[in-house]
Amino acid sequence: MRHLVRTTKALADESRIRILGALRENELCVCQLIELLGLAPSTVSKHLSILRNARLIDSRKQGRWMYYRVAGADAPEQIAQVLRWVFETFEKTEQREKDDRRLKEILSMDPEILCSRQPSSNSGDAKTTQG
Amino acid sequence: MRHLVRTTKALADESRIRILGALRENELCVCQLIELLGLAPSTVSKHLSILRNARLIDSRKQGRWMYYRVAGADAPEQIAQVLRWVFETFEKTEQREKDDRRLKEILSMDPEILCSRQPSSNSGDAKTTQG
DNA sequence: CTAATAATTCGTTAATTGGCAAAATATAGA
DNA sequence: TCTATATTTTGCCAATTAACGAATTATTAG
Repeated sequence: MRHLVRTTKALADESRIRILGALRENELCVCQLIELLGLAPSTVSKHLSILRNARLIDSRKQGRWMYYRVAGADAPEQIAQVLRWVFETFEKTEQREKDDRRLKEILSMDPEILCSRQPSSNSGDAKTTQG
Repeated sequence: MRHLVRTTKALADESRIRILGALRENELCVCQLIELLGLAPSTVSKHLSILRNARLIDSRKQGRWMYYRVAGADAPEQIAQVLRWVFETFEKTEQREKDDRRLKEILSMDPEILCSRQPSSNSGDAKTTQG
């Protein structure tokens, strides 16, 4: 029961639904999600920890960046099932269209430029989800 | 999006999950749910209105009693899908076993006796959900 | 009509939650 | 080591929410 309620509470917030929608087809780093949602880094981080606690997303650390993705094949069927529902339902919303367009822009930028306009000494590596 | 969030918020509460679980196989009146949950009538009524606003349950008035049931065949597939998930997930919890046992007791009482220990002038009519 | 009663609405309170900024943590690069 | 920076944690405030009791509404019985 605790698990079930943790899951439903994690889903009971618009920003978190949008995060799941954005992660559906892309592994994203926190700064990309910050850009998409227009929220403070600490706020986005909190949302991500709630989603991760509910086992709805997984994370992977690479250097200074933290990459998040939707829970994969290792996730229990219970989680996979509710994720399918979320995706199918969110799919039909206007918000998802907006987020999709914005996400395309965000993905077309180099993450390094997006995150902090770092002087980009050599941008030839660590490409993530582009092309 | 508003619909989606209204649905997830409605599901983000233990009492409301338990109500859905109880209604899964029985149409119940408010006083039966009050007895099951051990909450104040006003609290249970509020939970029911939240579930109904989210279209997860339907209601039917019969005399002084209000009967609630899970949204049926007329419900959009989106609702049916998330209800299936809730039922399958709640099914496996201990809470559901407890509620199931308690519900059996509650259903074995006359609703009239349950609701207010009415002196039962003639209890020979208005039987509802009793074999 | 009047009394009784099932349920809902209203008003209040305590707990939870979402938001931000600032501090802390962890990593990369000089 | 020291600086820069991506993320998380902490502390605080405002908004939301779950809970209750009291008042209200709707219905039945007399």
